[in-house]
Amino acid sequence: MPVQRPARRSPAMDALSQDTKSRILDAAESLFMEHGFEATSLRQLTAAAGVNLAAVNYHFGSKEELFQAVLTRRLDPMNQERIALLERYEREAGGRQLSCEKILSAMLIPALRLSRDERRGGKHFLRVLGRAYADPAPFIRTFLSAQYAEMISRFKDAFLKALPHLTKQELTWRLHFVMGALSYTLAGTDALKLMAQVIPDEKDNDEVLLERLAPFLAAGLKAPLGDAKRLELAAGD
Amino acid sequence: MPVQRPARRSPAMDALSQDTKSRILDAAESLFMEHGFEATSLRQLTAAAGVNLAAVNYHFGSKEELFQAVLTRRLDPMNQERIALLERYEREAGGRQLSCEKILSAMLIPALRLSRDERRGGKHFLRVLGRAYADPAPFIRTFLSAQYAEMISRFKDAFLKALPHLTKQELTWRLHFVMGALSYTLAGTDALKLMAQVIPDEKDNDEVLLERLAPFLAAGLKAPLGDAKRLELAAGD
DNA sequence: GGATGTTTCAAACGAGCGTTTGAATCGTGC
DNA sequence: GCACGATTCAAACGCTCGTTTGAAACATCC
Repeated sequence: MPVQRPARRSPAMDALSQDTKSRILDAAESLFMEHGFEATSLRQLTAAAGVNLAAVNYHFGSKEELFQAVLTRRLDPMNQERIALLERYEREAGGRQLSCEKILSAMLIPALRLSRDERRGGKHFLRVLGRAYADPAPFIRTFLSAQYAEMISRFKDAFLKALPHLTKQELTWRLHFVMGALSYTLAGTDALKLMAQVIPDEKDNDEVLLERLAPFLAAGLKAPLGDAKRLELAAGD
Repeated sequence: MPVQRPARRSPAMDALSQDTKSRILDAAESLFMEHGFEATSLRQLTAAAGVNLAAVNYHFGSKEELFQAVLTRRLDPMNQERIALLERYEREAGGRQLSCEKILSAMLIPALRLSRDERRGGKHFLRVLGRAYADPAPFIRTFLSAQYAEMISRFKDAFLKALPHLTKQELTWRLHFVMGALSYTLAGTDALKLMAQVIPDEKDNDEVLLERLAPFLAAGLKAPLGDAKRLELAAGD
């Protein structure tokens, strides 16, 4: 019988296998973005990473655990950064109320920074994340819920104070919409082709994207409560 | 050699195979929603539909063509309905300018009607659609682009007149955000669990959803142009 | 420089995949 | 009641999948 799956790593491991692990993670990030989780095989993944086929199971345990590792590597730090930025804004504001835009910035800026940082996977990771939002696989859903729980609840409190005309429930909906627009736009430059008209040069697209998204979302969040019967269905046949 | 794949159907076919085809489409709609395209096998699909394994390839040609058929069956009529509704609003308004909310209604109401109609798959289909938006597979992307081209361009014209302060380019972005929020929210009641707080009873969830989404999106569309440097990245480390 | 534990490797495992086949069955018109 | 095309069916095809195996290679410390 061979060596057991490593329960905990020895001190000797890092220098060497760090490289293998990172290469797997990088290749996975890129291929999961390009083809999605199910459509990416471990054979093409390990070939792209230049490692042995068995390396994924050895280092991560399974393909699913690899996917979670791909997400955790970037998502956890990004969400921590979001919370830290929000808290810094609150500190800087002294007792004064933060504006809705400012709170929104604390959500968007860390994502924007990540998308600009080639060393951290740049656009690749955010596309993977956007896709993961829409994936029904339970191991993805429960994982994402856990990863987001703290960040979302922290921001919900902040928005609740900045938008006193909203009920807790209405805000939950609107934050849901915010996450939707955010993840969808981050998920796909390719999806942009849904719109016939292509977006011109404009320095870097991903930067411009979030700068345009921010006013849109801020206005949506600040919108007055709808009177719940604006949509008249009876109008039709 | 057996019968060739049917290039065009004979008149005799409908009464019998309509049933088989529909049962396949219904099962596919349901399973694609639950597990996604890649993760649904033809074996579980045909078993759920109560038809023979070979039936999918016989009636649709391939698994990919089945997926496109699942989308077309609902999406094409829905987009036609959107255009028709928009044109009716324009007729009813005489020469007067349509409000942003009214145009938005023409987009949302047909989706809402579909989601309420159990005979047309109800929520199932819209979840499949929401997932398809985020799928990178080329056969899905090109198919959706083609399906949406007419509808999007028609609505872009309408919004452009209703929102004269927006450039064509800015509007393209904002319509992109609208589609994002829409598809994301339609894609997943399950994804709602990303937010810690669950939404209470409130008659039917999918209805309420779009009624809350409408004011949010209208406000976003009407937002003044941002000054493109609201997000200060330098602020950090 | 032998012992020990970690990492890589080529090969194989069993299972499941989408698709194809050719015969059986069905429904209809003559 | 037979012929013929449309449809169903059980079986198989060839292939790829995620994972496991056990030996080889490597690093580290005494």
